[in-house]
Amino acid sequence: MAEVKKVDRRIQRTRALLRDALMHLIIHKGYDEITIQDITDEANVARTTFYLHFADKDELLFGTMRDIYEELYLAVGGEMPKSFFSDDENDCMAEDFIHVQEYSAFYKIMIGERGSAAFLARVRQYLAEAIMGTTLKDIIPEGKESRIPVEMMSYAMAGAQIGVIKWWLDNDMRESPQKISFMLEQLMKRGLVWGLNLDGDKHS
Amino acid sequence: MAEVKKVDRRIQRTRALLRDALMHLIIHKGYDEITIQDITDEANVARTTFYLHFADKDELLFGTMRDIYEELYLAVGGEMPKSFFSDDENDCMAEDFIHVQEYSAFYKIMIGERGSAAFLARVRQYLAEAIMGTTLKDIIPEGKESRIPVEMMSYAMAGAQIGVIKWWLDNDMRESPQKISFMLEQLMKRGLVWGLNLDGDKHS
DNA sequence: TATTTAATGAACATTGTGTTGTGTAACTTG
DNA sequence: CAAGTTACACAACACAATGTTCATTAAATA
Repeated sequence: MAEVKKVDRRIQRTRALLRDALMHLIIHKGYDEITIQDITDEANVARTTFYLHFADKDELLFGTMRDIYEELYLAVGGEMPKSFFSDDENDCMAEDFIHVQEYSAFYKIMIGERGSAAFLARVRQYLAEAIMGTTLKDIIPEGKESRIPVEMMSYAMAGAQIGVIKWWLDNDMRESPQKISFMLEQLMKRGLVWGLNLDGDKHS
Repeated sequence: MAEVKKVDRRIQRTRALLRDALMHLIIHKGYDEITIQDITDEANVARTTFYLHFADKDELLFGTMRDIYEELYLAVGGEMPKSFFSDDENDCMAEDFIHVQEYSAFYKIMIGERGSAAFLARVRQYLAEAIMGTTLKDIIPEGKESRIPVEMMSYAMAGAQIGVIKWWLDNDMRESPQKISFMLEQLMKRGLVWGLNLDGDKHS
């Protein structure tokens, strides 16, 4: 079933140009500084054309996000969970860091002072939900009560991941994606083992 | 030595009005939407007056931050560390959450989609440095090599704290500042014990 | 090829920015 | 309290960016 592809070529082309222009400008000017004029100049389309496709800058950004994360989602093979309590080598969190590495210049700006609050908030929520809906769901103990709300831990882990990504990028990604993801995973694991009460009451 | 207080009353008054107006508007419109006009209208001063004190909106925000954190710093009694590996009751991380609670409406916006990337980036860095410079400095093991770079852990912990704050605020602060800070502290502790190699190689 | 439709470019009203200058009111200092 | 200083108000301005309209041109589709 070959997807009905009735999207006009001109539309695809224009949108791609706008996306690329946005990515380029974010890296060079920071998100806030960018004007619609800048984007259309960089993309080499008329300014009015922009409004045929997007209401504002944020809408273009979120469209771009969607494209990027579809790409990431496919890279993970449609599966997000795995790993964590399996000593699997090719764990999926490494995929996250490989993805970040690929778009490092973009993320370096977007997570920093010149980024977008809306973007970061969405990434945080996306990560928290991914952690909660997949990683955690499979390892919640049966009989035992969780010491800490699962949702709270998800947000803590999501925030930790963002913090580590920021640090990693600011240090020019000296560690490999595999190593950095392993370290983060271990940090999280220790917290989770306790939070989910998996260690059999060894500590108070 | 009574601080030479030669700051014109009118200046203090105007700046306070602008600060209050900003805080109020952030809560009601989100940071991005606010214009200088909005601020001066709300503060009931002339628009030109704004530029006598600040170059732009961000400068006012950062000035406001400085005031707020001076207040917080004093609340902690000039000391940031303590706690963590002491089972002290009135630990200092609880002070953070009490502070967040006091300004909850403000933080709820500023950490979310309608907040400011610059603000959040600074808070993250501030937290990371506080954790690294005080909390961690005292508990780094002597002979042992840290399993994970201390800086990286600081950023992970700072991110985790921000994530938890976000979750806590979105859930209308159902837990007390003491309880939430205790839970976060325990989560962090487990990760740190392992990361700093304090547990004597119990796990790989 | 005929038809549809996306993109262009010019024009326009609107809003926000940042600066300048003059007069007034309030504050500080002696 | 009086004299001098200076922060503020107000009006005016040039500039930049937004978001919309409309007729024209060019390109894609069927």
